[in-house]
Formats: sequence, structure tokens, C-alpha cells
Amino acid sequence: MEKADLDRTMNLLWRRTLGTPQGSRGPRQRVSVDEVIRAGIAVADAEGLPAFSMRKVADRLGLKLMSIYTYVPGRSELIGLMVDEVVGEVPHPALTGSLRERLTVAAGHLWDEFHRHPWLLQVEASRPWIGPNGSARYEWQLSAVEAVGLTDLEMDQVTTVINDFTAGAARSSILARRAAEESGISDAEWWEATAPVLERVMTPGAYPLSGRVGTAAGQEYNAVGDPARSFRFGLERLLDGVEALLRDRPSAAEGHV
Amino acid sequence: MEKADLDRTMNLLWRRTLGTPQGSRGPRQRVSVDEVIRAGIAVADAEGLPAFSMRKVADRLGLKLMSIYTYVPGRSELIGLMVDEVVGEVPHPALTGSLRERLTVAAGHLWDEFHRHPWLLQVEASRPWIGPNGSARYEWQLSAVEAVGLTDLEMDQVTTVINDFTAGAARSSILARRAAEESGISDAEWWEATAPVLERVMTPGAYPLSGRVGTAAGQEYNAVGDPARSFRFGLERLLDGVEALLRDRPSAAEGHV
DNA sequence: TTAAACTCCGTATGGCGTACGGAAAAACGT
DNA sequence: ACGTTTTTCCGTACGCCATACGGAGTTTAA
Repeated sequence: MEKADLDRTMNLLWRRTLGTPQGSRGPRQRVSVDEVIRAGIAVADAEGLPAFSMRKVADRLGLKLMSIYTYVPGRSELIGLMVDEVVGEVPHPALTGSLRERLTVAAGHLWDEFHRHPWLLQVEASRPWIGPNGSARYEWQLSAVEAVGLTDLEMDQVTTVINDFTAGAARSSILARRAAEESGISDAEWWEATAPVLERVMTPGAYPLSGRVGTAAGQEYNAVGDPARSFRFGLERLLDGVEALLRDRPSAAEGHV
Repeated sequence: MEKADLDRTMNLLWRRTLGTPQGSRGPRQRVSVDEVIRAGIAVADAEGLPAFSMRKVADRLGLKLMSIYTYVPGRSELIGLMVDEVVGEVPHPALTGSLRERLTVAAGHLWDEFHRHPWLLQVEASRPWIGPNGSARYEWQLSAVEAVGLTDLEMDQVTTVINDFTAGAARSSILARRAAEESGISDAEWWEATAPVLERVMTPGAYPLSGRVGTAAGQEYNAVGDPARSFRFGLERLLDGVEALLRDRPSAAEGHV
């Protein structure tokens, strides 16, 4: 990445705060950066990041491929802009009630966001982009754990745990959804090819616990292996653990150290 | 995906159990499937999944591109084989001691594995491959939570939570590591381009909590934002929550329902 | 001895990101 | 009013990618 591109992208990220630079000399732009970003989001929503391409973004806007590069430095920078855009898409709900309620809302907000834009979990920026909506998100998350008796470090760690767990659970959920929907081969065909091998190979008693507990046989699919249910279960355990940390703490109302 | 490819891949996954088919008529293969898989792992370890290509695997083996397709149906199937291979790479440690100790070992095993092969988190199979090592992994994880007073459903949910959280935390850790190492632009240059914009834009008091808690200023980087530390912190909270679930449960020694 | 099956690989197709440079359009300096 | 400068839009080209197809050569089975 070029340093100039980095600077250009930072200015694009904060374009609302900074205002439009003005005074551009050439022909007017046919579309706007926002439209490019929104088109990018539409493509990624529809096809995922691997199939996301500059050509498809251009097509969607009625532009030719290379014109996109006058709006945005390149593919990865556009993706950075798309991320900050969707982070600001739904206003952050007010955080009220108990710590547990606030963290439940915060985690649910993330969970919904990942499911609305599954490609978020495919983003692999070598540098994190610091944009307005990402910054507001972090501030909002911290406000959920402010003044409950956690140190500053613990405040960061608790939000990190919630984020990491939610991301991991959402990843499982989204992979399962893709398997069910888009696999190019029907469930029946899949079992038709898989079952004979598994029968030869999984001698009785080889996997006793998996057989009893697991979804391997495809039974009880509504309970075992239901990602949303697992997410809720895990979040409850996590919140129990956070509350346990605060119980029996001397200065519970004092807040940060 | 073709059904024939699925069948072929299942037979490759379970090749150790099934034995080599024998009786092949043409010239002998110059290398083995295992070598192809190991070469693939080497490429992915070195460059990550996006840069992983069939050409590079072929080059590494002294073969020409198209010969790889006589060993393996295609790119995504090869990746499936690579995944099951690395899952079997390190023997699963014996699970002894308390539930807490067993789950700590299980989570740590996953954590290490993700860091040894960061591309595991980039794998997006539309169908999960059921291979020998993945199956053994699930059985091993279930054995960590067997007969402690959890229902079958809860056993699955607890292992799922541990997996999801560990995957999410490892993802954060690996992204942070990549940012530090491989970003093509130095930390100094990055700040040089980023700081001026942030100074203009982050008016004093705009992000009070982030400023106090966060790493935004790059201070205290050893504590706040240390992924390994966050992982350990979160795991402790999670395990506290799991133990709380078991406390005050009538038939603690009875096991599953 | 012939036929079948298999490996290895050359070629071609259709995708991708993006570097480069040219034509046209708009605004600025004079 | 008129060049000059800047900017947009885009055609072309390069070097990647996965993989479909078919041919040549090799080994075994019939």
C-alpha cells in the first residue's frame, strides 16, 4: 500500500466530518463515493467477498471498470470504506438497564450485523481502518461497561471478549447457513455420496460420544447444532462469568481505578 | 461441486482407513497425495489462503500445474484435505484433572493450532468435510465434558462455545499479528498519514472512553489490546460461567440425561 | 498382442486487479 | 477571451488465477 493511498482513504473515511474538498477542476463525477460504497456493499451482500470485484461494482453503477479508481484507491481500500459504512448503518440502540441487559443488547447488535453482511467476517485488512463509525462503535461498547466496577483494562477486555465470541459464533452460524443454502449439491446427493464411506469407516463404537451427542447422523437438527441457540447459550455463560467477576468486589460503585 | 468429486474427496479423506485402492493401470504417480497435501499446507502457511494457488503447489512438487488435478479434484477439495491433515497434526493431549483444566487444555490446543496455521480461519467450505481427524477432534472435545452433569445438548453447546470463542479470539490475534508484520507500510509511515486526519477529526471529548481506555493513542500497547491476554481473560470468564451452570445442580455425578 | 486405464501436461477460456496513457471536459490564471 | 491545468472516464495491456479438454506416452489386464 502506498502512503498516498492511505491518506486518501482516511480522508474518504472521514469525508462527512471533513467536508468535500471542493474546487475540483475536471468534469463532474457521474456518481458519488457513497454510491460506489453502497454498490460495493450490494455486490458483497449478494455474492460474498471472494466474488466481489471492481468490475461488478462498475457494472452496477453503469461505469466502466477503470473509472472506479477515480473514486477509490483500490479494492482493499473500498472494502475498508464498506466496512465502516455498514458499521454506521443501524444506529446504536440506547444502553439501559443492568450490565447484563446492556451487554446482551451490544452482542445482539453485532450478531445481527454479521448476519446482515456475512462478508464482514471475510475481511482481512492488514491494517485496521480507523473510521468514524468504527470509532463510535468502540465508544458505544465501552459505555456499556462503564462505571460498573471494572478497571480500564478490564473494560477493554470485556468488550473484546463479547466481540470475539460473537464473531466466532456468527462465523459458525453463517457457515452453516451457507452449507444449507448454496452448496451446489442437494442434501440428498450429499448424503448419498457421504454415507457409504462413513458406514465403512465409522465402525460401531469408534465415536461413542459423537454418536450419542452429535449431529453426525443428522438427527435432532433443530436442537443440537442450532447456531442461534448456541450463541444465546454461550452468551449467558459469558455474562455469568462477567457478573461473577464483579461480585464480592470492594468498590463496586467506584468505577475505574 | 460434482457428486463424483465429493465421493472421490471422501475416499481421499479416509484414505488411511480405507487403504489404497490398488490396481492402477497407468504410469506410477511421481508423488503421493500426502505430499500434495503437505505441499499445500506449506504454501498456505507461508502465504495465506488468498495467495494459495494450484500453481504454487505444483511448483513446489516439481510438477506442472495440471498434474495436480490427477491427485485431487480441485482447489477447494485440496483445502478440505489440508484442514483435516493439520487437525491430526498434533496428537490430542490426554484430558485429566478438573473440568476447568480439561477445557483449558482443549481451548489452548485450538488456539495453538490456529496460530500455527492462520489460514484455517480463512477456510470457507460450503459443505463441511467429514474427515477422520475432524471426527476424532469432536469426540475428544466431547470427552472433556462427559459425565460432569451436563445434558447431551449442553455438552454440544459447551464445546461449541469454547470453539467459537477460541476461533474469534484467535482471529483477532492473527489479524493483529498481520498488521504488525506484513502491512507493506511501516508503523511510522502509517501514523504519519493517519495522525493528521485523526487530530482534525477527533475533537477533544468526542470519544472520552476510547481516549481513556483504548489503544487509539498507541499507549500501553502491552496491556490493552494484547490478544493472548484477552483470550485468557475471556476463557476464565467463560469457564466461570460453565461452572456456575453446574453448581447447585441436583445430580452432579449422574451425567447426561 | 491388443485394449483399457491412467499420468502428465500443453493449450485455451474466461475471470481477476491494476498500471499506463489518451481524449474530453471543466475551471482557473491571465 | 484564451490557453493551461486539473480531473474524469475509459481502452488497452500485463500477469495472475482455476479449470475444461484432449493428446501423448506408460503401465497393466485381458
